[in-house]
Parts: sequence; structure tokens; C-alpha cells
Amino acid sequence: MTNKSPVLKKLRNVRRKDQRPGEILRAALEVFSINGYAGTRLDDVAKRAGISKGTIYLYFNSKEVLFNEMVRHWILPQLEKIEQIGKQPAGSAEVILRKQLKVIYEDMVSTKASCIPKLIISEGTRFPELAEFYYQEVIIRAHKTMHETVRRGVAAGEFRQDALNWQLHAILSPALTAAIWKSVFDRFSPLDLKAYFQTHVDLLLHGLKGKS
Amino acid sequence: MTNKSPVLKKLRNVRRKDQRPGEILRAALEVFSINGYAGTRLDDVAKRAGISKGTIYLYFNSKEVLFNEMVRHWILPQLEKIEQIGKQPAGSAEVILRKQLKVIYEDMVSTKASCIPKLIISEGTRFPELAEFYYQEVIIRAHKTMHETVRRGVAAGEFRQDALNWQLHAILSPALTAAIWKSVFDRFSPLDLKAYFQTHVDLLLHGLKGKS
DNA sequence: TAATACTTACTGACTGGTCAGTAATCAATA
DNA sequence: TATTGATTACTGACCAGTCAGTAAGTATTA
Repeated sequence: MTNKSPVLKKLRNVRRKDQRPGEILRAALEVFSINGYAGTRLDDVAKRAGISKGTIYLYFNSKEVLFNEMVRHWILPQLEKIEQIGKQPAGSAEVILRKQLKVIYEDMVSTKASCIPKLIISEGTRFPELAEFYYQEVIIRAHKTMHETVRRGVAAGEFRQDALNWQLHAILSPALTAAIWKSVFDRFSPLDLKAYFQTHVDLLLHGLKGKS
Repeated sequence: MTNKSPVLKKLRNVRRKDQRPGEILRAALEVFSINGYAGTRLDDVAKRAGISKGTIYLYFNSKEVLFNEMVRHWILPQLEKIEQIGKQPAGSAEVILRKQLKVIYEDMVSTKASCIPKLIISEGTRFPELAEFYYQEVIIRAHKTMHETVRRGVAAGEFRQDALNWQLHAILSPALTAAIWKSVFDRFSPLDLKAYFQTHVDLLLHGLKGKS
């Protein structure tokens, strides 16, 4: 067995300090999401990242630190994007709400990051600080952002008054269910995300726009 | 230290073949729900059941078998109850729907068994047969049952036609979210289940009863 | 009813394998 | 050749599953 092209032979010990953390965080997401925290071997994370286990410890102090940083890395940027949309001064509440839901589905439910909720649900009991971080820094922030959009719609007479208490039911729940479905049941019955998203938006706006 | 009443002194090695499986299944639910599958030690399950680890193997062939039987034990009876309600010939669709949702919240979301969804979500990827069992024998069955109630309401002119495709969004999602919240975030922000249930029912019926 | 033989639920020490974390070593770059 | 990114061999803790032994309970006999 000879390598006809020496250029293509596997490079060993290549030093890429700047890129490693991101590669490890991506591999970690993939492996943790399949096996859970306790079920994941760092050897497998390393293999998927194309490095050896020892290298992980050059960038992350422990398995637990890696897990925590991975969650933050894969959820905070998307959250900030939704907040940015909410800060736009112009536009009806309906348009803004549609944009925000679109980001939730396109950047969170449809991407690699869709397994993050599953991981929080799985490991939240054993890592209370992780659950609290997610509660404070993701759920509360997302609620506040969506609440502000709804409030704006109520103030402008677009939405009914009593819709201000619906967020968990009407906004968060279907998106969470979609993410979970994708992670767990998609192999048995693939979710038509486009249609699901459409129904979600229709139902929500139908509820919001009725009179109080 | 003396036992004044010898009758009350702790009984060790008491033989109770008929009660053991149930006790083990209860202990398993409690420990698995906290630690997940891989993170759970059978020594801890045994300790909680008040027996030794070896005894578990007298009733269950392996950790995996115990886990699977536990899920079935804690979910199937409630499901059958909901199906029974759906089979009642009398009553409006709204009344039946309210009864069924009540059972979902009182017998599933409010009880020990509320951690079952969390466990399926956590372990479904690593136990595909478990995920498929839950999909086929719980989700599909529950959907069919609720769908039948909605269909009855549509046929009687109580509900709008296009509500037949809403189940995942409007019925399953909020209840699932409630169960997850109870398992993961309740310690940070306890869910007022009564109010949550009420909002869920109101939202759902508001959506169902509008005209097509 | 007492002594003896037998059954079986249960125990807990042990084994073999697994894996997080470490330390000695290698090798690419400047 | 000094620095440092990366590898590899190793350790020690941990745990699922096993099995020889114990003692509670039952049947049999005298």
C-alpha cells in the first residue's frame, strides 16, 4: 500500500492552536448529543475531532468544563440574534414576531444546535448549575425578548391584552417539541419542519390577534 | 442501645417475593430520573429499594431490561385510562377533551411518572428500541385517542375542521413542556400547574371552537 | 411438637473491563 | 535548539454482573 500523492497523506502533529477549540466543541456537541454526558468517552470526542485525547486537556481542564463551554458556545450567538431583531425600532409586532420565530426555527431547531435542549433536559438534574445557567441566560432572556414583542403588539392594538401570559405555551413549547422530535423521533417519523413552523405561526397569530 | 420492643426492630433479610419487583421499579424510576441511564449505579437502586444489588438480578436480567420494564410500568396504565375516557359514548367533545387533558396533567404531569418523558428524551438516541416503543405505543396511541375526540367534535359541529392537524402543537407540546419543566427547572421557578393547565385548556378550546 | 432435611430469597465480596485524567515523550516550528 | 502542540502509554477509581454462602421459611418424619 503506497501513497501515490505524498501531499495527501495524513498529517500528524500539525499545530493549529487557534482552530482546535472550535473543532473540539463541534465534536463534543456531536458525541455528547448521541451518548449523553456520562455515556460519552473523551476518546470518541477526540477521534471525531481528529486528535488524541490528551489534546483535549490542552484546551479544556476537564470533561465537565468541556461540556459546559460546549453548551454556551452553541446557544448564545443565536440568542443574541433574536434579541437584535427585537431591538429594531420599525415594523409591526407581527412582522417582528415572524422574524424571531423564523430565526428560532432556522438557526436553532434546524441546525446542529437543536440537540442542546435535549442535553439540558438530560443533564440538568445532575448539573444544577448548568440548568440554572440555561434557565437564567437562555429561557429567561428568550422570554423577555418575546414578551417585549408581544407587549409592543398589545400597545399598538395589534394583539389582545391577555396574550402576555402565553409564552411558555404558545411560543416556547412547540419549538421545544420540534427540537426534541428532531433529536429523538425523527428517524421513525420525520418532522416536516416547514409545515410545522407554518402551523405554529398561524396558531400563535390566530390566538394573538383575536380580540381581548 | 436496646430494643425495648423486639417486634419493632428492623427486619433484615425478610423474604417478600411478590412485592420486590414493584419496589425495585419504583426505586429505579427515582434513581434513573436523577442520574440518567449510564450515570445510575445499580448499587444505588438497590439501596433505595432496601435490598442488595444481587437481589435486583433475581428479578431483572440486566440493567437494560430493568430500565425498559420501568418505563413500561410507569406509563402504560395512565395511557389506558385516557383511552377509556375516549370510548365513552355520551358527552360533548369538549367535555371529553377536558377530562382527557385532566388525566394527562393529574396522572402523568403531576406524579412521579412525569420524569418518563425526560428519560425517553435522554436515552432515546442510545436505545432506539425504547424510542420506537415510546413512539409507537405512547405517542401514536395518545395521538389517535385525542384525534378521535377532536374528530368527534368536528363531526358534531363543535370544532373547526382544520384543527385535526394541531395535536402535536396544541395538545402534546404544552403538556410535554410542563413535564420537562417539573423535572428540570422547577427548583428555580416552580410551575403553577393548575394555572398552566387552565391556560392550556383555554388556548386549545379557543383555537378549536373558532369557525373554520 | 420437636427434630431434621430441604428450599430459596437474599447477601456481599469479587472479577474483569472501562475510562477520566496524567506524565513522559515526540516532533514541528521559530 | 528551545519552545510548545500533540501523542501515547499508563494509573487508579469505578461499576455491571457473578456466585458461593447464609439464613429464613417449609415439608417431612417420628
